[in-house]
Amino acid sequence: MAPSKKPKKTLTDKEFTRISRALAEPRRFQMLRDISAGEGGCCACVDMPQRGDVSAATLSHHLKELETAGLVELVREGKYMKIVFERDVYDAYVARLAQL
Amino acid sequence: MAPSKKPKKTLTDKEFTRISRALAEPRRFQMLRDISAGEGGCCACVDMPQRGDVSAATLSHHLKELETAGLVELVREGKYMKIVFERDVYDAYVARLAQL
DNA sequence: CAGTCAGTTAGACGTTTGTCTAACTATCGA
DNA sequence: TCGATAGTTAGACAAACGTCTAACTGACTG
Repeated sequence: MAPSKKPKKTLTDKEFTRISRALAEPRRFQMLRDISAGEGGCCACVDMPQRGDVSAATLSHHLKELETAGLVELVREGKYMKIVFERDVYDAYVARLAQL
Repeated sequence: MAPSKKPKKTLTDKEFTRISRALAEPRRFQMLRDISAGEGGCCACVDMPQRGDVSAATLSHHLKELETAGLVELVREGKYMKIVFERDVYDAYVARLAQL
């Protein structure tokens, strides 16, 4: 079968809450915005526009938070980190919000 | 001029963040869900399904948080409180999320 | 008016969260 | 192999948050 797409139609309540919390931090939302803007996967904490504002540790922490929420996938790529936006998860979240 | 509708197309960053935070608390989101379900304006802290779970004070606090975020309007109606869901604000929020 | 019922305010308390520094791991290039 | 660069982990700390109880305000009702 085609391995192309995970449907991920529905989020559990726990996932939903995690995403809400992840998005509730302005810096994190901004990061996600930047990530989603970079087409095939944005690269590296250090290259993120926010850098300079916060320490690498903080950035790393936020990134992990986004990952835990499932909004992002972090892929080690040699020395750097590839950050992949999980649009299906995000869309599922927005869709659920829109239901209300 | 017609006083019927506030357009409220755009949210400031501050408003956006406030709403995100308001929604990030599961109890609060559930409250909003209940409120939006009750057609012409849900009535009273005490009548909310959540009652029993949390104290009146906590409920009041959450309600005010929703109000501060602009998601809800609280109208004193004699002894009771009418809670009006501000759908235009909510929709503006979701729309902004969807833009990403 | 006195009592009751709906909701708010104030203050306290423990938990979670965002941030930092410092020390660590891992990868690449000279 | 050594040093630099990218990122993580651990631990500390202050600020924000959710919750409670207790005391208050305000409105209806006997």
